[in-house]
Amino acid sequence: MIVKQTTISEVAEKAGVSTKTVSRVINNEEGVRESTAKKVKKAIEVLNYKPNVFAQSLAGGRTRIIGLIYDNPNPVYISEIMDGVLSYCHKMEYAVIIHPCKFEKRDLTTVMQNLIEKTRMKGMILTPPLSDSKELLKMVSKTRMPYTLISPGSEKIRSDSIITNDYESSKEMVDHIISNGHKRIALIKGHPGHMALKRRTQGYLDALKNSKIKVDQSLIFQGYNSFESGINCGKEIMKMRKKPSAIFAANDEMASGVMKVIMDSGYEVPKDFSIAGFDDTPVSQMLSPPLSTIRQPLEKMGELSAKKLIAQLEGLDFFENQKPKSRLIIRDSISQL
Amino acid sequence: MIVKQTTISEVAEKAGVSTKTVSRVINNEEGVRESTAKKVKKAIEVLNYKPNVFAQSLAGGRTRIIGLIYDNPNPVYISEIMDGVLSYCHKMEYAVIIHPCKFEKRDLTTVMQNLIEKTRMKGMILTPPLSDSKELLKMVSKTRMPYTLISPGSEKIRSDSIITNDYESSKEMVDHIISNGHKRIALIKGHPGHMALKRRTQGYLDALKNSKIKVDQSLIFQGYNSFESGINCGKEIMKMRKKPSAIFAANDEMASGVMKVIMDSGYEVPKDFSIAGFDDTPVSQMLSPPLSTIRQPLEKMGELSAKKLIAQLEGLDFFENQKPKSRLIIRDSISQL
DNA sequence: TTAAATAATGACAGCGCTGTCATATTTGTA
DNA sequence: TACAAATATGACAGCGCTGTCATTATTTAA
Repeated sequence: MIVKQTTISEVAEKAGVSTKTVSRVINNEEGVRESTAKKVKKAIEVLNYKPNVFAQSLAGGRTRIIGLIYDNPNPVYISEIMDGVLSYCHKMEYAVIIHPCKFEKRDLTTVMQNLIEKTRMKGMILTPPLSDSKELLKMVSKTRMPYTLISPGSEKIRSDSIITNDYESSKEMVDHIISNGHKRIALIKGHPGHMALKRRTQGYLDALKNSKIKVDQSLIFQGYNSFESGINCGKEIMKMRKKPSAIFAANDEMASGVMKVIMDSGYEVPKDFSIAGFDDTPVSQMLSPPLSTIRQPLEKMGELSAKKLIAQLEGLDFFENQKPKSRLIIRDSISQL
Repeated sequence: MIVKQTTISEVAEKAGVSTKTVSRVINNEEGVRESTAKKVKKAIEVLNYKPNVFAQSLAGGRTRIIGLIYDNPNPVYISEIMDGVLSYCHKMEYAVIIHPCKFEKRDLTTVMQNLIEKTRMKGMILTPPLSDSKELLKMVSKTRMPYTLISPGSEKIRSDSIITNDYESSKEMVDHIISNGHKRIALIKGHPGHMALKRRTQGYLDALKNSKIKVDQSLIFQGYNSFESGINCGKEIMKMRKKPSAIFAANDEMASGVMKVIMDSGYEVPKDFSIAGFDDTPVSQMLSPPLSTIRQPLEKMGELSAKKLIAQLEGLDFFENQKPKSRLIIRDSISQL
């Protein structure tokens, strides 16, 4: 910007008060007479004054900056979370430092520490699988910086984490499959490093149990969240003599992989195999047949994570004790047996 | 952060020089003796000193902040662009304000102006279709703030915009389809507001022309970039008496839509219809059959846009005069006729 | 009506850095 | 060796704001 920006003292002069009083009005401090505040607000409006955040930070030590840290799992996932975080932070006038990073990296902790020190961020939102990195959490805790965790492994509802009903909705999906007459239901598990996905496994297990279906370990496959790993699991399934009639994958990518193998093997979905995924990524509706899946309220979760974090930062105690709810999206990939 | 950060004067004291000299070293200003610089660097290292960006901005007036503004077209698209922008900016120690917004919004210009003033960003990267918003560009130009445009409508290679060979690769794709014996090739055009997609149309047109195939207007359909619009175009195609044998869509979403309709109508791809898309979004490889498409070097483009912008900001003149190249990804959706 | 208590406002230093310009140091030249 | 020119360094103000604490205006109580 070449244009000079108006400063607090110009506002003060215009309003006929001291800069400190203007400062009070800006920051909603109490102890300003209504009439004075009105004068000041008027002057701010007329002069189109915008506080200089750098000066504010420098003088007050309070910087309105938080970080959103992710380990690029799925662009769609992050993008929705980000939308929620950004819109809330924008409203609250917080700046967000977006930082993709590599989970496996050895020096992740050091890199993050540097980032924190350099940017002077005051809080941090961690997405999975970062939200389960013991090492990272330890380091962040040590700085005493507040953070919120999105979908950490732990089931507990805590003020510093956002979890959804992954467990319940997985169970619901498997129940749905069972109610369609399926008994041999395979599971493609998620990446073992992603704790949150374990809840989906548990949902599968408990649904079977409730319906008195014995868990058959040969029907449980280890996937790694990717399309390719879905393909590999699909191939294994195709090799079985006694194949399942339905397959529940812990995410849509893996479900797509399985589906591809099935179709390439000359079978039909859902005639020969029923399939369900998780996440409702755009691909799930583009497939033929479109995939039954589960939609998480990602944007909401992003918003909530920012809300909790900012509440901590401002010393408010905001404790939303209900989980944002995922919901089943039933499309055409599950047949009545 | 609770921890106190080291300041420039502590470094100065440790190194036995003035703060100004430390400042000189930090900013790579000339006129510092090698030996002095070494002492200072040592002290910085030992004390793990990180300059306070707020103080720097306030004192120097130079803020290292740029904005990445987008109108959420496709999460995957943005996410790759963002990766490129962020990694380069991180390296150059620039902060990036990510700002999604709505293209159609009436007050877009005002909102952006406020954003600029509030954040004090010094430059801006605009993605399509924002990069073609006359209104917005006019406002930005008026502030004299440098910007770079990703895939604007204009073909010209300019120092402030990044374009790829959309035209050439579309042509190449259509050539490829033609070389497989197809003569009746339909086109699903992109959203009319997205100028860059017009180049794809032109590629189609010229490929036909070169091969002496007469352009049949009834084979050209207006899509709107979405899966749904692909479905609509697909339905129209299915209604034709004299159907095309191949369909080229200006993006993968629309191609998927068309493909779905084809398969739902009982036809097979590529046996009955060949299809090609554009963008190589994840969905394209998950489809059965996987889609032949075109991959743009999005991350590279993001990086380049940041590079050009920062070059402008620092008064360097960086002029990359070659376009980052897209390339054909040939999978199984096109048959030999 | 007046003093004490309370509320509203202001003066001023200082946050950590960089710009300007003065001063010290080194180098080159005769 | 002396002195000008060139180079390196430092002193200090000030960027725009907020914290602290002093001062002034208003309300309350006696």
